[in-house]
Amino acid sequence: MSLASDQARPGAAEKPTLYKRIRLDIETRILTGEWPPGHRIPFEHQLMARYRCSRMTVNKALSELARADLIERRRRAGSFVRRPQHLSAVLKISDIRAEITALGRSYGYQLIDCRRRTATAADRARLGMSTAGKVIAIACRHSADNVPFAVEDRLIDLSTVPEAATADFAREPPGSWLLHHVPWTEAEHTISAVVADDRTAKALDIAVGAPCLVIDRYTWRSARTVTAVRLHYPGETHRLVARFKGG
Amino acid sequence: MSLASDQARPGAAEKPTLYKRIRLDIETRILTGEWPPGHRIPFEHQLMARYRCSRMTVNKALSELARADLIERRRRAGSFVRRPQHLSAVLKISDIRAEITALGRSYGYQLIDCRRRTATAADRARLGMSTAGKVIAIACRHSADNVPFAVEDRLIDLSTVPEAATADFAREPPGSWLLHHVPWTEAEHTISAVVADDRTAKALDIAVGAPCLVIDRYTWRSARTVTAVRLHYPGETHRLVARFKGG
DNA sequence: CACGATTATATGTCTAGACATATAAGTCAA
DNA sequence: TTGACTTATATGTCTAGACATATAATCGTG
Repeated sequence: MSLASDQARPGAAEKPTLYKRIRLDIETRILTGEWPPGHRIPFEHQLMARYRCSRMTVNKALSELARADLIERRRRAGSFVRRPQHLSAVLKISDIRAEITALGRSYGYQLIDCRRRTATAADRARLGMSTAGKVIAIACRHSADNVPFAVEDRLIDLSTVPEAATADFAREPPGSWLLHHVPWTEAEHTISAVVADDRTAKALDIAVGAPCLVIDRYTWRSARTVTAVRLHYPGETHRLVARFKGG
Repeated sequence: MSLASDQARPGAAEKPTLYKRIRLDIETRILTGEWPPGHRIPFEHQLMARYRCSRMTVNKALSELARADLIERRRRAGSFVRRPQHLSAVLKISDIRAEITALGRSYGYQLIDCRRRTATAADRARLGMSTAGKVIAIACRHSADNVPFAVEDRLIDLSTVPEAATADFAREPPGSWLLHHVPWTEAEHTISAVVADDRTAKALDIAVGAPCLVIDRYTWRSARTVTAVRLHYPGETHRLVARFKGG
């Protein structure tokens, strides 16, 4: 949840509602260090008096701050500024097509290979399938302004996503198709670095031995694996950026 | 904000409060796909009737779902399930010492170089300093079970953090010191991949040309840069893992 | 002094109302 | 048909109460 981002336009200067003002006041005091970690925030009834409002209004402001982990609330004891959180960033790993077009570059897509098959032992291991079943294996490439941007190596579990059998992955990238057709409940990313092997180097048009950023993503839908994908990015030109706020 | 994580222990089976039950009910329907993106959620007064409670209770549940971007609320129109978000992960990039000890490995730290100097042009560019000033430049290494884990190359702006002048970075890693002494309000991470140069290879005890994961982190405190740090991890052994839930 | 029982209190949740406000939908005139 | 005006309605915020509950602080006892 991103706090302090309710105001759409800074110039508007419209009066925020009272509970938002209370929340922002407290948030500001915490972020500037005026109220350091451990500091006890005024009790609800004190804030009621200060802002001349009912307890529910104060409570709403404090509840949201607590939900954002900026403060900790303890019955009978009061509300306290939390210690600075573990650095944690909201790393936005968007759909690649969206990412490229958002950069104002032209998106290109080439399907390298797409085959439907009964899951091999390796496929089953990768997808965590307990039983036999069909999968789709896809290799494809994304490019921005006709420059290779990433190569993708994906497996889709058809027993979880039978609709994928009818999708045309020559036209639409599998990531985009899945994003729009399959609700997902959980995912895991693993980011690592490797040097390009022969096949990857050729697909990305870089030298063998050049660094690559690798993202492995597994996506589940209520305990069933939807898809496993590995993306190679040319490491010297691509960057993952995570911007965030913290306490 | 992570939803659906209020229950501490599944075995406890204590009755959740009503608004949490409402929130969970709706969240479940969305995540299972029973209510697909675009679906209109029952109006507040309908939910009032279904759960036999007041509007404020329903409103609290829906407000939290809206704040978590699972639903979108529009006056007069109702509340709607939002399209699956762009994948976005909470990437926890902890303090390295905490990270290593959390893995149950022994943490080691070696200060390679630490010097205080008037900011050079390069320093000023890296920290975004507009005026002259003093900085601390630190090079150090973190290890886990006596195996090199990461090398760190850091710059601290002393005009933003004068207290850092008195810290003993031979004893305490600068990341840990800063985390505990300086409140920060914003940061930016950039993740990329490179191949190890001579100096990095030596420090990490890997081969020149081996892949490295690089994390650049800039930390600000209300528009003033606190510190800029670059971390090199051996790319084939280190992994950044981001696990998350989505809609 | 140590430890258990009691009490006071701040938060957690909830109610049954209220008015404000944005806007979808309907109405009517050009 | 189109545009401007009106209206109905769902959400947004707020109030002044209520009881529940966890727990810090106090008190009493051995």
